[in-house]
Amino acid sequence: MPERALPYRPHNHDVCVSDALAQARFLCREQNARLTTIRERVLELIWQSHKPLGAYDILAKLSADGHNSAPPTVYRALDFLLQHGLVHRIASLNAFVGCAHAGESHRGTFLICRDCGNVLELDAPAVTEAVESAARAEAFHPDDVTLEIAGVCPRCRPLSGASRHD
Amino acid sequence: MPERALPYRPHNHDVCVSDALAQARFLCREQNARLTTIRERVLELIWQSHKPLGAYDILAKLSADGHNSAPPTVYRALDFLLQHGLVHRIASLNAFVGCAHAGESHRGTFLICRDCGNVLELDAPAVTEAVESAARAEAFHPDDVTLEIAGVCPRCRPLSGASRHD
DNA sequence: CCTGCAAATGTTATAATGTTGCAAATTTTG
DNA sequence: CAAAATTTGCAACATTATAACATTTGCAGG
Repeated sequence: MPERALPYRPHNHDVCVSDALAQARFLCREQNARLTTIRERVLELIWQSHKPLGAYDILAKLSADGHNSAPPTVYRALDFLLQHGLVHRIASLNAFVGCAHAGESHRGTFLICRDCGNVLELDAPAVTEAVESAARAEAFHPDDVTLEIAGVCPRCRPLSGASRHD
Repeated sequence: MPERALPYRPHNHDVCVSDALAQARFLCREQNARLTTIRERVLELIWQSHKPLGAYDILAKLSADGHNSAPPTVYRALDFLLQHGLVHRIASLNAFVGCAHAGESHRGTFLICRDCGNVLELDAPAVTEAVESAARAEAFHPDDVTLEIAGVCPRCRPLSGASRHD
């Protein structure tokens, strides 16, 4: 498993995209899931940055491709990608980001920068453990955890509102 | 500070409502905030159960009161109640619940039962600590944490889908 | 009291997000 | 190849949320 770049550190982002697509193709083949043209294109669009993309943003980009689409096209592709753990939905933003840990079973924990908009998906076993332990203490059986931390990322912190880092 | 009932245990729910309203009146007086008729009514409607209520559900109930309202009325009341820490928004449901810890500064952690729909607001310092520590490890400065745990509550667990507990 | 300001509410319209249902096309399977 | 299943196209619609501007209400100072 290769090292992942931090979204808010400079990095060659093309590598993120090509890694994500390669990984997606691999996982879909493995699971006999059909990563069709549209689905792959939606995944690629989502990975074009580390900023969550709204369904209608994706729709607009598909249309810009010359592709003839309507909301259900996008939502269906997103459902597929969500089901196969290739993207995550950010409930607090009604938007979608590429999954940084596709193939590993995990619960997403997201750091969302208010300033630059980038999202970092954490792998935080201590948090997961604390959450599960708290649920257990109430005899509650969790299926699905939404954990989204909005704030300011280290790159935006010192300047805090002075400028925007895309 | 009185003990709070667990939403999914039988309890005299009128006490929840009257406690919440009394607490709200107290806090608003203290902060020179105007808990107007509409705002108080919206808070009361939200507290009518431990199930999150959508903005348009609230709107419908206001209309049923004979009250003549439109979406902005509800959203403005909700903004007020959110700002004063009297309700929480559940992002994963686009809905609102009464705050079980009004007046205490806290980050809401919610256990949401898929079956009965009730929501329990946890006070889970260990979780909060783990979340902050994980953010710190990334030099991230959190302002706002969305933590919503969907699953099955103890009352619905053993029967799991057999029946619904309202 | 009343006047004038600020806060709250009313009203209309519209934006943004997400879903349903059915038909056509494509892919898989026997 | 033909039948079945999956995917996509398409039109309409449902739900959630906000913008802009007019009107009313509550309240402080003259």
